[in-house]
Amino acid sequence: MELPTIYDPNTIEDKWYAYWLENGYFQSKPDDREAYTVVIPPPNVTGVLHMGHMLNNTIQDVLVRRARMLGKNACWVPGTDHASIATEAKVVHRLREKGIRKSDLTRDAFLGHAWEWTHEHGGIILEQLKKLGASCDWDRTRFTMDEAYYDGVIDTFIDLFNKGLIYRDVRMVNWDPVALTALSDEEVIHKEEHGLLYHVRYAIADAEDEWLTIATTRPETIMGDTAICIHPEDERFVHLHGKEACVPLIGRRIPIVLDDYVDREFGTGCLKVTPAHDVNDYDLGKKHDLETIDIFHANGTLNEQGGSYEGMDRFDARKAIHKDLEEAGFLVKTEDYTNKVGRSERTDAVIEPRLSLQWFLSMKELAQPALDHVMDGTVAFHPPKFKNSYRHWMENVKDWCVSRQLWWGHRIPAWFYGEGKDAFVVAKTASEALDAARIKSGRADMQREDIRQDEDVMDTWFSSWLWPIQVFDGLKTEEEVSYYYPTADLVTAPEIMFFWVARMIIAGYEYRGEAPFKNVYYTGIVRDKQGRKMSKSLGNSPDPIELMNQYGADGVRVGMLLTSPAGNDLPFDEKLCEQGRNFANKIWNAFRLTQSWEVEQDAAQRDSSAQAIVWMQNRVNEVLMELDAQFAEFRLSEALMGTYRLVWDDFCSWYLELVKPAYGQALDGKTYDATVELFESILKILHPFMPFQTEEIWHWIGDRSAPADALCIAPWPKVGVIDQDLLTHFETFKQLVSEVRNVRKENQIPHRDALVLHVDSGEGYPAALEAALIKLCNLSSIEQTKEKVPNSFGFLIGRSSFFIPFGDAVDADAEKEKIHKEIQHVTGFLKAVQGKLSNERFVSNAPDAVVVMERKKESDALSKLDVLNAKLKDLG
RNA sequence: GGGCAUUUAGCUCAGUUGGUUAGAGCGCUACAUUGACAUUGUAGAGGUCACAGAUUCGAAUUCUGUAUUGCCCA
Repeated sequence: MELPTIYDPNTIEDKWYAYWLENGYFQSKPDDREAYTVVIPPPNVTGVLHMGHMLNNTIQDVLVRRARMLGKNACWVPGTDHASIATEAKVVHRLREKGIRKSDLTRDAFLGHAWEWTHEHGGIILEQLKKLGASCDWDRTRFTMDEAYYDGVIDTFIDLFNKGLIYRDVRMVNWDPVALTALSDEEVIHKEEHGLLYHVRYAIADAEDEWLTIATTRPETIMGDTAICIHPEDERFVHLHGKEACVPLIGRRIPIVLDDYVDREFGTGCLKVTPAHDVNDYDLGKKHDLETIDIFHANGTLNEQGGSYEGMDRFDARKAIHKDLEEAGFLVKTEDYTNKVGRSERTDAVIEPRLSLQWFLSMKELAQPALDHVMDGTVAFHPPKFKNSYRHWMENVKDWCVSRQLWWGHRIPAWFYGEGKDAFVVAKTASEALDAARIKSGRADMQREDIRQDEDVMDTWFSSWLWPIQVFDGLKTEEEVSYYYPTADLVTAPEIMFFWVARMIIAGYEYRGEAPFKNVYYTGIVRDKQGRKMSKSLGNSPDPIELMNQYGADGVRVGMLLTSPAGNDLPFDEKLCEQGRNFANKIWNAFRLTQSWEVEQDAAQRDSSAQAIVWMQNRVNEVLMELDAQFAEFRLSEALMGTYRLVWDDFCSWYLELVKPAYGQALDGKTYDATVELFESILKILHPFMPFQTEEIWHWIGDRSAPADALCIAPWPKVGVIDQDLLTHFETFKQLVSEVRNVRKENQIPHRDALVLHVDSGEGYPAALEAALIKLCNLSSIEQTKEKVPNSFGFLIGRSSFFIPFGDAVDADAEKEKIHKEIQHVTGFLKAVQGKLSNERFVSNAPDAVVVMERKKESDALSKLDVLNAKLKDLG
């Protein structure tokens, strides 16, 4: 057997993933075991894996693999989201490249193209998840537009409508005048842009040469003005209460209304109100019962309400009106101004707030249980700080606009039979709709062609809010949902806490009567070294697939997890993957070392080996216990770091060095078996983090040819009894070894020259580890002494003194220098302690235990100083 | 503008109810290297815990204010 010195992940990762799939380890069926369910946050069906997915899914895989080893029935459900806007935009773009416009196609023809695109690109991302090792039950893969899923979404809409919670109303949407569709808030990018603030004066009606001046960034909308608003307590404008003003250029009379919404400090303190073209103005309009005048066409040109500007583009109209206002003496001044402008993510067009009829879900009542049960911890947030913003959002929850002017998605099951606002019915099929419409309208002769279905689809989130239920067909059958629901942990980004997490909790209570998951782990945002969010447009995101090719999937997994405490951003650096790869290499070489040993089954075990084994077993137990606590709190990077140090420091640097036979010598069978056993425990602990490599070594280290022997389904190690004293002694032992190494190094005594160590042992001296000490320090003997040994290097650890007699050459000055330095350190320490102890208020107020501790510190330091001073004297 | 966070070593972060002269990983520096591993080993340096007050015998930790950076909402 030839094992390469460098671990090469590429040759083995695909092999093991195929093996896992072939043996169905990731498949889950309901049984007697406790279920551990995770539903994947479904990525966009046509998306490709980016670093955010890499992080998110690595975390899920770690949790799922650990649960599987803990004996739970682990079920990780994968799937994709139809992502209505993003996908439709991509399809429209592709059609345009072929010279086809969406408006030239029928709905069915367009959907044909969309499905074609979905089948072509859909699922790429799922294949990529396999590369990182994701242990999903692939037989359960779901898509939000699958027939059964689609059905459930439609049923939900109808159900909520029948409950009186869905209604139709006018609302201001983010309108993209280029794409001719409404956009959701998250598709609008707000950026600061330079513009002008126009100060325009309006004449007061029925008064002579009396004016008020407003400040606006959008003079082109003055044709839509239907009021002026001032602050009710603004003393500058008391005389205007109850009056009217005239719109410049056209002279139309509008009321002056009072509202404390107005910011008195901003501009002139007077606000023009254009209810049709600004969200805040719209609210003011509703509040004060103002007229709404829409002056734009859908494409952003002015309509017949725009008077002489009719047909002009909104930005041309702005210039024209600027000129006209100036010429007519209405423009007081302009000033440079920077404000936030919303632009469409897709077309970069400036968003126009626009009024339109939309479908809404009434939220207040639905949200209550979802709010209560997060606040009382039924659903636990990790980290809990996110509860604050969750509460804030839920307490002020607004009705949810669930319609989108798109074709790709779940079509709204509403059917119109006339022009009136209420001339519609909600029904699953055309024939049901026709029946209902005949009744509602009283027109028994109504025909199929007299009704037409709403063209719009639902917001994507209106399907994904059912995800934890619908992946188990839970709206229709109890068969699986009653076993797997509620799921255990949800791992997602805080950005979608409102869009998705909150709404899933709402749907969970509405349709299952309980929350969809017990824990929500919020990951951070992956950023580059400069702290910028990774994005395609910036081109600062490495391709996870390439990273995995370079560093191995295990290496990248470790790299990502090393620096990602829950809820904190993750400043990504390729160096981290390098660290992960180096770790994998370290493990590989530890394995190679054990394989290189010649084992003599019946040889006597060295005392040092026996000591090392007991200690290492205790360390493993200690880490296992820590891991339980860390996983319970989702402190994954700490869990990984603890494991990392267990392997690198404890196992490789201390344990293996202690048991390693001298060159050319054999190892006894007892130690070898114990080492293999320890190695196997370590592989189990590592497996959730580094599944591929651990599975590989697991199969080398023992005969695991039967499918039932795979590591990924091996039982998690049980925590044994922990001997705390032993662990403490070993820490002292480590210090001791370190001191001896220092003496060797500072005096250039090579390791091969054996030394004699004299010990004046005190409390805490690790006598039981002497054999280990002899081995690691290459001592010829350890001599007990009660006096200081002349002509020797010395050091103190705890209450024990150690001496190593000089050899031939000694640098007395260097030794003195070292002792001086230590005396300085101890004196400083003593001063601080004595300062406390001489403070009467400390002695009388502090708890006894603390005072006793301080006294002990004092006496330790004093005796240490005695020894050091004596040594100094000794050196002359 | 409102709300919520953040600030500890060069970098990324721990630091549980106040009680060792504040820890880890990476990086850095020096030295080492025929026998697992240079994707390595041994050792070392490095911090006024953002700032200013307050409470306390005692504050990185609690309180107040200021600054900083970031997120969410408007």
